[in-house]
Amino acid sequence: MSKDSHTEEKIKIAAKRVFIQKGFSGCTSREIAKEAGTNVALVNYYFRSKNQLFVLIYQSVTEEFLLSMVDVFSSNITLKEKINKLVDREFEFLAKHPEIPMFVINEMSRNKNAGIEPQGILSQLGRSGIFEETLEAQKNGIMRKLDLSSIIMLVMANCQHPFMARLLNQQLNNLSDEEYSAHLVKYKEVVKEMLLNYLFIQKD
Amino acid sequence: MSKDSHTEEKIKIAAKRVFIQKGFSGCTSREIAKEAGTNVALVNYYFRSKNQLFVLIYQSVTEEFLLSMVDVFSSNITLKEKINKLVDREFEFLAKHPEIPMFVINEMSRNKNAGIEPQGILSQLGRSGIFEETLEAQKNGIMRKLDLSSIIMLVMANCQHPFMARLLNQQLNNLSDEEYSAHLVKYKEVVKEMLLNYLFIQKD
DNA sequence: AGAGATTTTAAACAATTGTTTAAAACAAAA
DNA sequence: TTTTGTTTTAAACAATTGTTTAAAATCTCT
Repeated sequence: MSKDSHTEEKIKIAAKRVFIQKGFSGCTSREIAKEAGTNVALVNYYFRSKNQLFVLIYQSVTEEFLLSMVDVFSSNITLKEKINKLVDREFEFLAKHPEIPMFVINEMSRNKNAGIEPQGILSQLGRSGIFEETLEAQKNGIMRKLDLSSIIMLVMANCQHPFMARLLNQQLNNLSDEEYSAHLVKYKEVVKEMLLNYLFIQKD
Repeated sequence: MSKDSHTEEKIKIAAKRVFIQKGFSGCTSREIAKEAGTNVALVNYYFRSKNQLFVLIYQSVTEEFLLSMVDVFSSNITLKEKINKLVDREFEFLAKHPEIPMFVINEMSRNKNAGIEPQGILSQLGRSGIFEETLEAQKNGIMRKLDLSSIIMLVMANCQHPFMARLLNQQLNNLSDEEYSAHLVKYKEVVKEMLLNYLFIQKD
């Protein structure tokens, strides 16, 4: 029992790493097996097929990715602090898992027809009350009148893109890995200042 | 002579479409051949190998992608108008070629070791004088003091991400293709307002 | 220790991959 | 028309793919 779940878990961990880095089409079952320290047959013994293993990984990663945002909305702080915290959380999450947005988006488009969709997030977002809270803040003149989808898109773009386009940005601005990581720390504050300035009405 | 370049061109066009949509690992030589209305042998007859054809496409697409930004900087308008125009151009370009950023970034990371890099862009950016113009505007108190790399990143993130993460955004906000396209038209103005408000000091 | 189940291994499978070959079809020039 | 070079086709190649098989090894439980 300890041995079996050991191997199964090793394969899952290896598959997650390899799938995220190279995508479904960019890797082979044997590569995953080797990364897990086993052979191909065991991959299919535990997960039936490359595709079934992929779906398992994809769903958990997508959920992890989306939930890392949503739970901020449920905390008991002001809307402005929520946006602030959301940016912090996103940068923190993406510093640890920088390839996840590209992975999720790539595989979403590869499976355009098939329906491996995360269902719970939209309803969870609804239940958080963020919708009503935004409308309230806009009615009170605290927040700029903007649909929630635009707000979400602004936050996601400014948080995710620096990690998604890391190589492109490094090349365009001639930055080493270390320089870019250091740059991101300051850049996060830029993003915060810009977003909060724009989204919320300053009263002086 | 008219027949040969006809077939060669058909293959190039098909390859560009297929590579951009599915990536190098996501498609086969035979798929490209079929898309071009020919057979596999002709693909290698004209381009020697799948990889050589890919490099050809990748380089031209990357150049097209990067040059679509740079040339705005050379025009004879104020810096604020340049940013404004840049956002317009980017949204226009990306509306026509929404998959190009993902393609370029994906293949950049797949070829991390190999060096298929666009050289001319950095020097062209230098020659445009945008560097000095930015410093000047910042010295004059017109523009917020921010390194050029952060400015470029802000513009790219807010322009590219809406197209790169289209499927994700649609699902998160429950929008159809048409609704999302319509949303982008208004969203562009949001991006412009936010960027210009943040980057330039308002004097009233 | 031994029966019964589970896990691991090595080998094989058919299908698909990128690439090459050799002959056919075609075009251009004499 | 015949010759020469180019383009196209169909078939084959070896390597790699996802997947399966069947035997070996290991574990579980009495």
